Amino acid sequence: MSPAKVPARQRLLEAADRLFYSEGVHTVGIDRVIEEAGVAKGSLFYNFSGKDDLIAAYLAGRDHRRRDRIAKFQHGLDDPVHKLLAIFEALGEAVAEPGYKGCPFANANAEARPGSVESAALRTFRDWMANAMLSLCEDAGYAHPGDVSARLCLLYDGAVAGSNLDAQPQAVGIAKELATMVLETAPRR
Amino acid sequence: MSPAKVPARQRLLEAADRLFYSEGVHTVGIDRVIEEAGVAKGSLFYNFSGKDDLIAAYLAGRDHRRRDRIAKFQHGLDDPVHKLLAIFEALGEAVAEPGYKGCPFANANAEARPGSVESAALRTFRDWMANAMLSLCEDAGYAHPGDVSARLCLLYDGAVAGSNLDAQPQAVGIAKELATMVLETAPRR
DNA sequence: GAAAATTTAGACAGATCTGTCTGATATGCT
DNA sequence: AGCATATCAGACAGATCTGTCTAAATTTTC
Repeated sequence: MSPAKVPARQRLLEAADRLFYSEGVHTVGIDRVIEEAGVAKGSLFYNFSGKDDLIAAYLAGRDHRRRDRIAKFQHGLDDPVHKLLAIFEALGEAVAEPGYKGCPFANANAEARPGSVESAALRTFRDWMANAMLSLCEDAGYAHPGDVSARLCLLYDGAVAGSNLDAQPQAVGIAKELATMVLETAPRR
Repeated sequence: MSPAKVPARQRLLEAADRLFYSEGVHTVGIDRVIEEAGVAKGSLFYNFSGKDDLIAAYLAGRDHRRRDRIAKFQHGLDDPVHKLLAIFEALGEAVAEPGYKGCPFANANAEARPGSVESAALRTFRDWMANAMLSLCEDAGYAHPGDVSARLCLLYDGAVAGSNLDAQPQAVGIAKELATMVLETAPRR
């Protein structure tokens, strides 16, 4: 029967995702990861070039899943304003998951050396998000799309921080409400 | 003559402040701190019980200076609404300093174990800030002071994140502008 | 079924980090 | 002067962490 044997690489990624996100990429050593994954140490270095590579893969997975989640909430919507608000709804789903600990990229970057894989992953995600918001604001026909998207980004970040640092359950709702106000009052071309 | 010999404890705190803030409390070892401070290793353990104690002292200093800075910007103001906005002006001064890297408490906490000195310091500061904003909102006579202060806190956090993660120089200005809007439109008792 | 790819268990090297200890020396107080 | 306090320089112990290596077993692929 053998219950569908999961490859070592996947088990490592799942364990790394749990441990790195909940306790930090620095505080968790590879010994804990391989123990949680139930995998031999050699398999880690067979599948990844080292711990940095595993960290990069963990962050890439987070990046991918976050984009997927946002796409899911935007699916079927036409109005760019609705698509912008859907980003906040996606965040609402994320912070409601048990063990939410804030932005994995910001957390990993908080104690990372410049030029590390952590800071590269942070840049990738932040730039993608800023760009996504900006082009939706352009599509919506705002007179100053950069100003509007900067406000939305600030509200998004504030909601992440409040949900994480204060376990404030209303934070996302507040951010979405303020975002709605911004989107309704900003001048259009 | 001897140029006013600075005690080892103070030099250690100054070096720890620079290194811990710019590179992280985990990534910087005590050897780097004592080297930067120009102090013998024994002096560190003579003045502090261990690295955790040094970290706690570093965070306590940051806490103290932040409260001082806010008090400085609030000095002479009577109107609680002006005092609330002064918090954002204080943040504007902080993010303009070279080497700004975001909230030292959030950064240190990002990779800290629960129950650590880092998370205790984070809680102390967050609770103080939330309380300060709340009581000012009460003084201002808002019908729902908790709602108003939650919005201001979110804007504050968003400005910190944008200034740090994106080096967005306008973030604090945007937050203050949105805070003004919140304070002007919120219903008063 | 043979060859290639993957996984295992664990010992080991090498680096790093916190903290201790010793013994000499500086400084400050009275 | 004398005594407690503070500092210095550096060796050392003990823990931890990343990464390597070996040799065998298992799984996949063709």
